[in-house]
Amino acid sequence: MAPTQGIGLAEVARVAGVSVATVSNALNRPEIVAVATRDRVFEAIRELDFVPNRAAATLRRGTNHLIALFVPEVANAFYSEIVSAVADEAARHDFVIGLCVTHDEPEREVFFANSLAEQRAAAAIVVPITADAPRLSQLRRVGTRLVLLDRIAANADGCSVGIDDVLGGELAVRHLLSSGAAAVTLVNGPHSVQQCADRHAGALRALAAAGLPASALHEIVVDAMTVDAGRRVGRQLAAGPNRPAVFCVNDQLAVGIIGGLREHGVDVPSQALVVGYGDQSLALDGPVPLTSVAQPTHQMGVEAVRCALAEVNEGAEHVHRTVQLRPRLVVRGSAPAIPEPGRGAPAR
Amino acid sequence: MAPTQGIGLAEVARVAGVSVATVSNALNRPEIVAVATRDRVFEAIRELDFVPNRAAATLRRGTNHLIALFVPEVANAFYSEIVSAVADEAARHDFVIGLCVTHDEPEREVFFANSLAEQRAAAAIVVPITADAPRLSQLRRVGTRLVLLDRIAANADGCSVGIDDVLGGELAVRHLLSSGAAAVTLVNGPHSVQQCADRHAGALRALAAAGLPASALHEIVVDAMTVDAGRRVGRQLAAGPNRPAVFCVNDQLAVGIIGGLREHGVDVPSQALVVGYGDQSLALDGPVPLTSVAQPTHQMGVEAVRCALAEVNEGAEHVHRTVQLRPRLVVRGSAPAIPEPGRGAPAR
DNA sequence: CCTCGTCATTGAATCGATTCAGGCTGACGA
DNA sequence: TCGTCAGCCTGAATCGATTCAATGACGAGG
Repeated sequence: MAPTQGIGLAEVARVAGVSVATVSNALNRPEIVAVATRDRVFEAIRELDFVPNRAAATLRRGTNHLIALFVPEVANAFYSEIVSAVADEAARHDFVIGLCVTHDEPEREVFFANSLAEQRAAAAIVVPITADAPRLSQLRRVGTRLVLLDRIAANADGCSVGIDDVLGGELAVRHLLSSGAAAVTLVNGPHSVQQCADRHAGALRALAAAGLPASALHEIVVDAMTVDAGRRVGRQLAAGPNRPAVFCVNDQLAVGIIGGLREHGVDVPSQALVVGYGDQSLALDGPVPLTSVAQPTHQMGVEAVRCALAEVNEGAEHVHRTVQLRPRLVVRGSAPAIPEPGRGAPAR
Repeated sequence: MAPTQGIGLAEVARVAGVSVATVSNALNRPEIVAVATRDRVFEAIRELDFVPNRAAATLRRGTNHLIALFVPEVANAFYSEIVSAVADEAARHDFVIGLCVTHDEPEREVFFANSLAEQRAAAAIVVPITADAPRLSQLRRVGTRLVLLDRIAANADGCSVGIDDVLGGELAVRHLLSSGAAAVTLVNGPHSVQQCADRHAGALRALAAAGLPASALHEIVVDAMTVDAGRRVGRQLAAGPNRPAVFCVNDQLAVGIIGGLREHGVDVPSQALVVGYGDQSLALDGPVPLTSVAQPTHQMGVEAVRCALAEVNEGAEHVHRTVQLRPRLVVRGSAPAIPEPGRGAPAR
């Protein structure tokens, strides 16, 4: 133990024949150190296998090279893609990321806020449980900058990055309409979930733009947004009016619906159109590849880190921004681009 | 800024009318502080909204309340379940987790090893790129304890937690045999992947136990272990001998294979049996629920944290252990428990 | 030859919690 | 009354990197 204990700047300085201040400078502001000296220092560092102690730097500077990341879940494609992107982008800038999985439980949010405040995290990228995130005050107190993700509110004291879900809903429904549908069925979750409400709003906007009344949207609200729930809705739709055009608030539901329809001999896309949301991998796994609204999760993560670093680096003159990313429709077999030959012309 | 700067033990001590040493003791060894004093201290802490500075403690103690977690990917059900479990268990013990996504790239492993060594992580839970993980030496140097996950080697200097993949393979094939199959098709990835080799070995063991020759195992090695690759194999199998019994090395392949078989009118389970591996959510998403080998990912994560904490707390007298977790067969429609009525008696 | 400016380097204070060797107090037994 | 002891508390050193004012060296310009 003892031998490896305590190799600090001091030891490096001794070996390189310079002062600790110079070693520190060589590490942090190489440009102000003479080349020869710098080389000698790095030589010594290598020779001693010196690993700087970030705790000392954090203590002195008051801020750690650490970004907290708060997400409700990890075992969920949407969030895990974000986590992945954030992790990569943070690493590119030499920041460690401290992962906080809140399970949407406020106590956990508070708990992690505390832990990461103790660590003096430089910034926190947060998918907040409630929009204003009052539980993060501990972080604010120690100077941690906040970036809100996905669930955007009027975030007076920080940047935020989100996705335009209204646009996503609009894209989906616009596509269905342009494929000849005269009415659309929206299979949605509860409107208390912002995303669900937004996508519904987008659907209405698309109808309005096409000159159709709001009554052309039939909304079915399910409690669980799973494949199985989708399957049940699919069976139900199979018994309903002909040639439904269905927009599902996520891919699970969409895949289930296609399954339910097929069970009853309703083919997709020739006898029904289905559009999902999320463009998750299961969109490609079913018998019919799913047309779906892709969310720029990777871009979100990257953008969030950029904001966080901007907050950290620019200091007082930093101007907060709100980044709104645009989803994109990925057209596949379940609702192809060109109206099916067998399908009639747009009704009316 | 200035007002919130610098609320340390000293300030708390002043307000509570005690020394900093006492405040520190109240926080870390409450039992040695008189109750009245302790109350006064906590009162002051609350009043001042004091957030201890973990950097100072880390500096002094030489170790941080931080566990590094190295995984190859996050956007992958197997790993994200582990990450989730580790994150939860670590939080229960008041440790922050530092997430390192290596993408199986050695440079990243080295890079993160460095970053987390600088942070003086107390322990690292690592899914190593190569078994012996020589790239983690920086961590060892600063006293970070290592726990190897999933890819176990003779890990002389640490605990390890893994899954018995041989048993997993055996369970799957034993099930197929007990359902009347006289031969089994294994759809596998390259044997250079340890898991693939192990599951193959398990398959052979099951055959041997049933008194069947190794030639009763037909192995098909695919390069990509995706749903799509599975679909291709399924089509191929549909053209082959009757009533195949297929064991797939993951659920993606299994789902694809069922799809491919059905395209050609081969029904599952009446005309073919399929067992997957991993028991991921997509096992339930297809038209036929998948029989699959479930991996105790959650337990793995929990166990890994327990090992890590044991390493950290027990110090010198700690005895390393190797935990081998047992997978479990989850029987569903694609290979049901009772031989299908339509199926013949076990051949020979 | 002197002065001044530039560039490289250094000494020493500082960040805040931990820790340990004492110091003080009051109770109790002798 | 005094000694002893347990229980509680404190002073001060310590961890290692950062930072800034200050020093020194050296060359150019006068």
